[in-house]
Amino acid sequence: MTQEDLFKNLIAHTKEYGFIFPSSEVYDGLSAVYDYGQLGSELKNNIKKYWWNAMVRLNENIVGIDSAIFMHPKIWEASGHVGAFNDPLIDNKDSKKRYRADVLLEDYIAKLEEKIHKDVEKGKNKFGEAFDQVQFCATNPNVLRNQTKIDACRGRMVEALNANDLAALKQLIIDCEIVCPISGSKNWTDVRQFNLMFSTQLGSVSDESGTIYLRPETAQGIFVNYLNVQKTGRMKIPFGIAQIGKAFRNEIVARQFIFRMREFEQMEMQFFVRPGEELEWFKKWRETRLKWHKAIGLGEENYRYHDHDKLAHYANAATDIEFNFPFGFKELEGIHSRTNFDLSRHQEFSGRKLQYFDPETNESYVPYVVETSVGLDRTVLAILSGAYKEEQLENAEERVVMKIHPALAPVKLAVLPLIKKDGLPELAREIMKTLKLDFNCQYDEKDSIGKRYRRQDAIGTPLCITIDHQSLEDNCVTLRDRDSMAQIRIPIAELAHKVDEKVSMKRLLELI
RNA sequence: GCGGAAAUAGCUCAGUUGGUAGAGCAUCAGCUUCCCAAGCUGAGGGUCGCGAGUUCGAAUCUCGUUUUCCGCUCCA
Repeated sequence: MTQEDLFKNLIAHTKEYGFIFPSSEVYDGLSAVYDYGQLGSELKNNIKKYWWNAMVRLNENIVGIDSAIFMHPKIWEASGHVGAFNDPLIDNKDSKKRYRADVLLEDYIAKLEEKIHKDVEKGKNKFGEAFDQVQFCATNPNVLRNQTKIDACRGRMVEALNANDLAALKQLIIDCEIVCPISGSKNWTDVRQFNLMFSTQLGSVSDESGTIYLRPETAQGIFVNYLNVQKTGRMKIPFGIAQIGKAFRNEIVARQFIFRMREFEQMEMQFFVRPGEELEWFKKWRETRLKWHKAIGLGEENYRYHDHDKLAHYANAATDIEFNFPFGFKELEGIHSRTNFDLSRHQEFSGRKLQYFDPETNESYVPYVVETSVGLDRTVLAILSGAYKEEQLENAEERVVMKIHPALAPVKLAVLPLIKKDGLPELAREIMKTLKLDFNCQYDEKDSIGKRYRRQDAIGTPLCITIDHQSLEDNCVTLRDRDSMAQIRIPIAELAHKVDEKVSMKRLLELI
């Protein structure tokens, strides 16, 4: 079976058993938006708990917050999102290629500059020692013409970009007679604006001043609370602030199931350090975070680092942790050394001092930041795709089993009376009653026992206990393991302990 | 956003030149069943993605539209 088929089967499986549904399905769905069903939300909650415990509970110097999705609009100016994510785009109708309008114009200017440069070189060769570049540029007609074009183009472009005048940008592209590098044609669409941020109105009256954005990342909620947390939590550098929450990006194309959604959830931690020590901490978190992923048990070979060569405007080091999804290795988590960019910018834009007085060095400084940012939905997808197995059994039968780590599995155990009479259901209910306080249990008495085992395999339940006639006499039940399908007989009194041993989150946390 | 393909029951699909919407599995109820699904009986569930048009009559033909998948494109 190809990876593609397997992925299709997985998507169908997650829908069929209640992990993930397309959003608003009765209204034909909503593009690139998905809902978590009864099992998906359990799984997601378990992942959150695993992350939160690993970050906040295991580290004395990391605390968690939960900031609002709505934030002051100036935050997105300070962070660079308003400037950097308003790209004017234009399509060539013949080649079907899309370009950034400003990049097309910059390329055009670069070409003209190249021409001037060539003319200057020619001049140098011609006049030798007597060559005066300033004089040459001021008199040579070719150079003058090109320079005039450059100045005009640049002037109009800056004006149009500042005024957000898309029609003027298009007119400029037409006037400059820019052709598509692929098709060579001038057959352009209108320039359109793609803003990656969703906006809405604060207050019931809509006017320009009330426009606010749904946050495109959770990080800024941490940065603007840096001072609050540091002061009230008496935090000493180095320390971290963690947060799990939703973020929103109006992607042009969002696809590949829950890999790229317009509404998604991040698990982020910003770690504040002394300037100059950031790369050391970057290295440390890079390793720690990979361990966290590998502990989930989807196979170490399915993870790899991808170090960035091209860095974002705020970073001085960046790595992705990639996972081998059914559609190839793709980013699961980003670890970025963000320098003091964010806090400095907020200091500048807010006029508040966002510094730390370091009692060890007697210095005040804006802390440097190392960020770890995992996609929660991507982690769900990694687990679902990594755990989904279509197994061939010895008796030539097939079973679909989700080998989700027991600590993360949505349902921890199923309680199954072998048959639904002779007092077996009653005893099963009694056992269920005590266990459901500690574990997410499912009770099932419908169909043959084998069928019920397969049903539990299909949703990744690590343990099943079966109550038979003998149980009524010796107070023992059968404990059946999902992965090995092996069965052992144990006293009812030992059940809670035995199950806890298997499904406890401790087993995961100890590996980090 | 562009190009290609698809959409019929929860799932997988059938449905003849246009003539009353079907199967298997799943679900539910009852029976059966002493440890790895698909034994018996019965039941529920579909305005065939949605909207127009052609026609006496449309799941079927035409147009539009939505969603999904694949390939481009985009992705601090």
